[in-house]
Amino acid sequence: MPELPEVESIRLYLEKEIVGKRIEHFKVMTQRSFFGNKSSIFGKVVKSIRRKGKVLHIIIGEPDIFLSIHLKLSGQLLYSKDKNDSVFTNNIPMANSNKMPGKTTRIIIEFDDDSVLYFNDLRKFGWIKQNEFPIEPLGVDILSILFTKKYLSKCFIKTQRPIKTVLLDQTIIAGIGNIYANDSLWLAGIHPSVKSSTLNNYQINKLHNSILSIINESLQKSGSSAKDELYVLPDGTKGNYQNDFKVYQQTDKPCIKCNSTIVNIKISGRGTFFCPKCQVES
DNA sequence: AGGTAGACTTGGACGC
DNA sequence: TGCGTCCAAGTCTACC
Repeated sequence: MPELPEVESIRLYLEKEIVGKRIEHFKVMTQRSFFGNKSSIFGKVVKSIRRKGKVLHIIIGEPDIFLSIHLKLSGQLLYSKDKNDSVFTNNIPMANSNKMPGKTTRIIIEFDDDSVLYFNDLRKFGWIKQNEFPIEPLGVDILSILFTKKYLSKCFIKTQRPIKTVLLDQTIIAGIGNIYANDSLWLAGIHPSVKSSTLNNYQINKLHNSILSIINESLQKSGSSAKDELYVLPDGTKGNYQNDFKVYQQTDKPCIKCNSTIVNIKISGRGTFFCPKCQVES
């Protein structure tokens, strides 16, 4: 499930491959996956690739047009140098094949050098939105200089919701999903059910450091591609952070810090994993 | 108005 | 085997 490290890994890849290329065709295979006006896309040159939170922006111009992309649960962006022979070294998850386009291909963007970008999305929750401004979450991006301890402190005091739920709120912090919310809280030694407003300064500092540490660790490993997840880089290869999950999907396994058994509960309807010894609710 | 439950979608895992 | 039911995810909408 693409969160900040996965989307940023895709951004870094695409930045090297498609900036400067002209869009020749923009094919929408599944109508519900696209919002906006196709006609303003043809013939435009890719100027830059940006990201905020889990949303990726392909900026084309002139004047600036934003193709904002949200992969939601099952989106994939796959890049091939040859639109007529798009073969990948790995089998693409859920496509049951290493050739594109596939049955989950929703949108195809073809460039002037015959290279191509496929937007795949099994569950059709994801989208590409064309607009004159970026469609993106309100919250502060974790890799932004605005993501400070002070900012967290200001946000956390305002709400009685469980801290885990607040971490997932994209209007506050942009980029954290279920994997990194769970693992960050584990590293900070904070119980996911703790009410946000009750965290003390020491805990907020620790959580701030933990979020940055976990996000950067995953980014270095090009994100995570767990067994039941569809995330791959644009060349079809997997990320590596799934081999280093701290508590996420580690139910009944020993905590790597204290050997206690990792527990799985639900908070606000979402699967939540934690170590009952390292993360005490007090 | 703050907070939460439900809807959306799909394949896989599970129980009978 | 084969059916039905439940589950996971992120975000938006609806409602208390």
